[in-house]
Amino acid sequence: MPRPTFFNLQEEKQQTLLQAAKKEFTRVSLAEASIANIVKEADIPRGSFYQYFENKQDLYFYLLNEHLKEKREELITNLRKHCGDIFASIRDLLQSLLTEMEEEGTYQFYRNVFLNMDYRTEKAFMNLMNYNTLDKKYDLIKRLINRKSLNIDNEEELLQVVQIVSLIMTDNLIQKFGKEMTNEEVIHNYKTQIRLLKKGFAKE
Amino acid sequence: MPRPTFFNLQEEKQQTLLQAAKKEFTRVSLAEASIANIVKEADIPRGSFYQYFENKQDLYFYLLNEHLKEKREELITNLRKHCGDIFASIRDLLQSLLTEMEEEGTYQFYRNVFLNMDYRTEKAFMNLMNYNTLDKKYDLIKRLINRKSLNIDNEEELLQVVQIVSLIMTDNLIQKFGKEMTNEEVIHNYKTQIRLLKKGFAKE
DNA sequence: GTTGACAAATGACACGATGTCACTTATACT
DNA sequence: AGTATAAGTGACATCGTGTCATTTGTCAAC
Repeated sequence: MPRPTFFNLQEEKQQTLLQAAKKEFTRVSLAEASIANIVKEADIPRGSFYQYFENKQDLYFYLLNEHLKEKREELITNLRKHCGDIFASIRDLLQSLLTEMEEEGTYQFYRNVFLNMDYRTEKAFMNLMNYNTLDKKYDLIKRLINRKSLNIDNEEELLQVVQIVSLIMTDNLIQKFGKEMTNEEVIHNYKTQIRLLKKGFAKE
Repeated sequence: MPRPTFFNLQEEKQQTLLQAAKKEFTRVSLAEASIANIVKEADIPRGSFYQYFENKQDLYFYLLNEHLKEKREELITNLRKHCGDIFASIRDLLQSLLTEMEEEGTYQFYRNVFLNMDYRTEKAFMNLMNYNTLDKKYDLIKRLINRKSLNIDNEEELLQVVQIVSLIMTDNLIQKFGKEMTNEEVIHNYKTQIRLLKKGFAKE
């Protein structure tokens, strides 16, 4: 997380810095990004950067999580709209991400994110399913998902189902960039995979 | 891939270099690893390193793929043993990886691999399912998997099933290191997930 | 055995990146 | 105004990468 100093900055300066960071992380991946470029673009001295953030990673994950906050809200909306249908809700979220990526800059940004997704990044995406407000941790899953239509016997199985569906969404996005697939191909794959998951892999 | 110069080296020198590399990649992740340490440990000049490999990544992925070659053979054995049962075969492979990791050094090496798994690394693991001999590409899946017991209608679905099962194996390993799970917990999760996959997520 | 051409080895170096720190400037409170 | 505390600043120490001019080794042909 950014240091308190960052949040003490006036909103405008914060935004300038975040914009500069996004520009750099759109150009190249986290590993290749350089703080020099970011501070140059934002027109702040190098020393200041370290007043605001611990390091490059700190800024990167803050930026990513801010992005994902919106997606989390969207997922909640989807779950309400689809009466707790987790498959349709995540399908719509995937579709929304894909649409967002039709814009050149956003495409490159996400490309850099997904092709270099380590554990910490994966966790950020998986946490789409968890909703933190204040100190309490509301579990989206338990509150909104319709379990009636799911073939599960207990909480553990519910958690695993959610884990697998999230995993598949994430993997489809990684595949998109890795194999340069069109949005239609991605959605097609997701649908095929979900159909298989629903009907079960074993015959009979 | 290493440059031809590397393969022209006498076997012993190749091994020394690979051992030094493995030591470094066991100490830290690919991103943090330094060529300086590797050449120091292997006692070769820096310039020589670049005669043998394009860069750090080149060496890393060569090393990783050499490791995975053995695992690929093991998977084939498993498929034969389990009469083409993909779920049991991958379960045994996972178990074998977990057992291998009980050794301190191996644990750290894989920890660095899995917690920093980008697209290229994921692909290396997914390619466990593909078998390259000479110029021909044999598809393990099509040759050895028993499709009779699988609830699939065409080639595409078969491919997706394999994709998902591999993905789940890989994710379980990432989770192991991310959440510091015991081998028993990992296997338990895998089994729960496979049980769910087999019976299907949708009720009725 | 000498020569010449080509492959390999070598390490100094240019370049660029990170994180720190001593110092300056701003802010706020008495 | 005076002082304590927070923020701003940029030069610098340190480390890492990849290159390149130069040296060394190999081997076939004469």
